[in-house]
Amino acid sequence: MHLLESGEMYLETIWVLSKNKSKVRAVDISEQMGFSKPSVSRAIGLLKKGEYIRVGQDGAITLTETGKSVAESIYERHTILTSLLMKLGVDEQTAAEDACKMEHDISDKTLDAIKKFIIEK
Amino acid sequence: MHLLESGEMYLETIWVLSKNKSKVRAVDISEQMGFSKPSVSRAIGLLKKGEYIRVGQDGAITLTETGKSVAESIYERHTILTSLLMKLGVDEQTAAEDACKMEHDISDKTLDAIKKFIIEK
DNA sequence: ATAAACAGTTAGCCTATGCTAACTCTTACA
DNA sequence: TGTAAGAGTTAGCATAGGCTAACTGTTTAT
Repeated sequence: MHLLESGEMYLETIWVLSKNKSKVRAVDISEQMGFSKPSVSRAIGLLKKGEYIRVGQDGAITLTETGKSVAESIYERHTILTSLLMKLGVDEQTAAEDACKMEHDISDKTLDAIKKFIIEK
Repeated sequence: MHLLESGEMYLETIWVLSKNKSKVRAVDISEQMGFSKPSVSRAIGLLKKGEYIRVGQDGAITLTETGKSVAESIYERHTILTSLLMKLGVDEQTAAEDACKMEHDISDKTLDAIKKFIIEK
């Protein structure tokens, strides 16, 4: 199962939520992302089928190893891109918003180059 | 009519093609973008309805002022982003590929910040 | 214990945007 | 002049991913 941008966003959201919550449920994702419950329900079903997440009988959503690695990778891109933009003088909010879109687009090569730039400077 | 990423790509392609060709036709766009003729035909129809382009009786496609300004703006983003990535050490091909996706995502604020960085350095 | 609130799912709609098949229309040429 | 190539359009399919309405099932609280 190939992950598209929306799948990546769901995984990243689960990852971020699970840092602050002991239990992540579909409704939490729904509130966080601003999507309807049915939209989230379907997405959850697909991510489960793709073995990116597991859903407990109590509705607790947890990332599998694969899911976690995707989520961490996207989240890393997010923070690296936000740092880059802020280093270039963009305000934090705009940097985060733009990073949120760009994080799905950049290649590993570009990510590495940005990492080096941020460390060096 | 609100333009999405695909509309922006069509306009940018028309803009780039019209630099090298006296006449841009649907089939040229089709070849350039690798999309089928019907896909291009529909896109052209939508861009025409939105008054981003005009289509002559001979099939010649030209950008309206609005269309040109969108196309130039996207193309500028493309070149600025490519420059940025190459400055960070990314190879030209990868830089261009990544820029092609990012160009639709960045805010004006971010674009300005990148421009300044490129000029200064 | 029953009613309300909460969580999740199902069914089905909509838009965007790719596709193929098959059609029309024009132009070129043997 | 008739056939073929080239360009464009129409019809209709598929997928992705939003949505609402309405259902089910579980908790909570009076």
